[in-house]
Amino acid sequence: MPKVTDEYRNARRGEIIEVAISQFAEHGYARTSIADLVTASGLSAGAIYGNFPGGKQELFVAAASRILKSRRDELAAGAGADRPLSPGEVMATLIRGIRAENVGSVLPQLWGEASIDAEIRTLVSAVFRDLRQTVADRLTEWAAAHPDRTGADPSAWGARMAPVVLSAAPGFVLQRAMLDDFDEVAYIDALPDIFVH
Amino acid sequence: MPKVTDEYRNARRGEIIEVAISQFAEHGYARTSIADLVTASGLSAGAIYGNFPGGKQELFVAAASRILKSRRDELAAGAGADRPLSPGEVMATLIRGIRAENVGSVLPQLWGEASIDAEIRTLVSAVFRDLRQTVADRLTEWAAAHPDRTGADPSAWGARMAPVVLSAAPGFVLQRAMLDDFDEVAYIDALPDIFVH
DNA sequence: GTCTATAATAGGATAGAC
DNA sequence: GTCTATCCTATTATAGAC
Repeated sequence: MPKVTDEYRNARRGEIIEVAISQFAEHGYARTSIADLVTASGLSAGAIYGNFPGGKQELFVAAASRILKSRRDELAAGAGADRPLSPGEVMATLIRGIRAENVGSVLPQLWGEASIDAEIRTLVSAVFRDLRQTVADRLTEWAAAHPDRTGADPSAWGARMAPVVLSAAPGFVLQRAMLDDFDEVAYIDALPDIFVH
Repeated sequence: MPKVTDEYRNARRGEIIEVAISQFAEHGYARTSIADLVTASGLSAGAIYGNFPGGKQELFVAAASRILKSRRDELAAGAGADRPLSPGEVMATLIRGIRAENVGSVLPQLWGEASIDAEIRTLVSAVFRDLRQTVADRLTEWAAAHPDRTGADPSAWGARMAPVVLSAAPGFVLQRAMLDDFDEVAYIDALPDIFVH
């Protein structure tokens, strides 16, 4: 049974994905050719197609999955504080994580592709749903602790507010990518003050 | 003097841009070939290159400018209410405008391109700055009317909060593009409640 | 599984007639 | 200014040796 083979295969795939992400981040998905990946990886076209028969698109999907997966993991890890976090604090935590993992400009490109390509959109939307649900859960906890500010139904309040609160994440990523004078730290610091608290 | 010629030229350019936007929205920028534009417009390759010597990229820039311009115009129009709007109300107004003009999935694609292409980023970032400034101005007005909730320096408060508040716009556009179950109206309704008010 | 070399094609862009 | 026809480059993907 090919146990070693599987490990090797996964390692090689991971290696290629790593290179792909860095190239996509630097030159963009559309402008990165297979030849670029060959050069940057030191491998050959044959090696790449051997591991990713679907070619460039499959590679992009794989790269996207990898990036998005770490987002999910981090989210799961952040759960279970003792005191319910306010909406702004929830987002500050999430965005600090996004900031730490420097995927550069891959996320906006990913969103752009997702709005065209159904397969990529499926990936992205799954993550959006996850994030939204997680945010909603945190907001619900906080709402339960602050009925005076949120009304009688914490769960409904959380579900209603989650999409807006979640928007702070793409807003951060985009403004960081677009604006030279964007102040990342100030953005994160402002979060707890601008949402209800 | 070629007065008629200029009008004609602009009309033709506008016609082509119109077709380009609709094609980009439907099939994506990368996947739209000049041949597609030829087919969809009923014109010829020569006509397109005659009006847009820079080819596909110039066409995308022109399309982006057109879309972004209407965003700016609308912003300017919305100014000058008598009572200062709360942060959430400011964004509700802005997002209703975005929602009305159905540019579909072109904005996420535009952001994706902007994170790669310097010329497009210049366009987009100018609009982001405009929007941010406008939002900051409105927030400052509101802060001046509510020093108890915002502190002693309304202008500083407005500038600090604007980037986060502004994030609701890309958040809306993205979630609408990605999520089948996204509730646009609920999003807009939630805005005035989730930001400080 | 990976390499080298090459086939196959798509797509952007242009030349020249009208 | 616009059309038809065509060129040419860039890039994907594969075939066959090791």
